Amino acid sequence: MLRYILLGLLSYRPMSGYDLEGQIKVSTGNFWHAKLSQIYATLKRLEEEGGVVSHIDPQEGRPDRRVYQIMEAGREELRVWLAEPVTEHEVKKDGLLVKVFFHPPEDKESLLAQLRIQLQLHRSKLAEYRQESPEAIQHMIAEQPELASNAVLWEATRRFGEMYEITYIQWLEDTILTVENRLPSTT
Amino acid sequence: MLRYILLGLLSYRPMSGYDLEGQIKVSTGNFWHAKLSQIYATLKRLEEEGGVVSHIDPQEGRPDRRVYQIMEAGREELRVWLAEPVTEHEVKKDGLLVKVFFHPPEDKESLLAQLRIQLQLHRSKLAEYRQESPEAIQHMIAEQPELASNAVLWEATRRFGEMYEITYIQWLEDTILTVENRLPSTT
DNA sequence: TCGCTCATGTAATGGGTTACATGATTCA
DNA sequence: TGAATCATGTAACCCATTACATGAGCGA
Repeated sequence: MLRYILLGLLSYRPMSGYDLEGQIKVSTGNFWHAKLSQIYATLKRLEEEGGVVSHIDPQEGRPDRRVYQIMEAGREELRVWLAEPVTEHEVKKDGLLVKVFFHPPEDKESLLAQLRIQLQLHRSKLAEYRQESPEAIQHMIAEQPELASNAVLWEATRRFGEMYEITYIQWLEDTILTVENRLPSTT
Repeated sequence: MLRYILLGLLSYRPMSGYDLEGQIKVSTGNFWHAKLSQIYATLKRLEEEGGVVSHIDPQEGRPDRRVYQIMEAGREELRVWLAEPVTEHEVKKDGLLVKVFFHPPEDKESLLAQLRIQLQLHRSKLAEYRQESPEAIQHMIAEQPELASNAVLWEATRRFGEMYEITYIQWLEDTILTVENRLPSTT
């Protein structure tokens, strides 16, 4: 999957591995991310397979950059992948739900403490979707105005994140109430 | 993670690898699942480490079963893990959002077709959360009435799935309208 | 007769994380 | 002075999927 994200971002403009990590953070980062080590390894494989080429961009006072550029073979691979529909329901793994499922019902306070931590995390994530994400989209358009029509779809993925967090927060609030009222008190 | 799910299920009662696969399907399957091969491998490691023990249960006309039982060391490991709060925001990877993000904006119909397929998938998943999942919970309580107070938490995770699917469907409907109206028509 | 359920496992491969290794510049 | 940013990569490991291997019983 990372492979296609790299091809997708390189289809906008040439970039180094380091640049790509930064771009992922402000674009697909909310629904797919990767560590630098994996990005470098995937770029290497992509170049061996002919989807991209790289050249060294010498710099002074800091390490040389290896800048990657997409090739026609890479564009074609991306096009084919994007055209393939997803026909299976994707399971979203969620470690917190595993903890909730198996939590000992008599240990009410420990569970409430965990749900309250989650509430904070998801509230700040929601704020991020409302503040930073729209700015990031504006920034990308400002840098490459020719991508303005892509922004409608970028915005759709941002909106997904926002809706998801609203739902998650709602669920946490509901579940906190349920646990407070429906689980036996040990005190 | 699978490790803790296996410990969690075995804390209810002894089971074989095959049984565990079936249990996962009707319990944590909506937010964490695993293939049989991984279950067998993980049980083997768990036994080597002393969290569980197995014994062979001979059968006629069909293969012998290897039934696993949780040990005190396994219960303790589970207890410790459940008590550790999750303090980082977990990124839910979603391949469909990657496809939406990078979809060529001029290829409107291909995108709409994909979104409509997703709408079907998520609607039938929602129906499942409303019909099969409550039945599965009732079935587990009927088999082990002593777990009735755990069911409050099982129900909370089911409710999460239901809310998630409602949100996903809402987003798909919104996005279909947006794509129809806000992307250029090629016809 | 074909496919499903029951039942166990191993081997190869792929995807991803953590740790290791290096080092200059810049800002608080 | 210490942390963050810029910049690249390798190696070891862990988690998970796919493919392989076996085989009886049962219902459509």
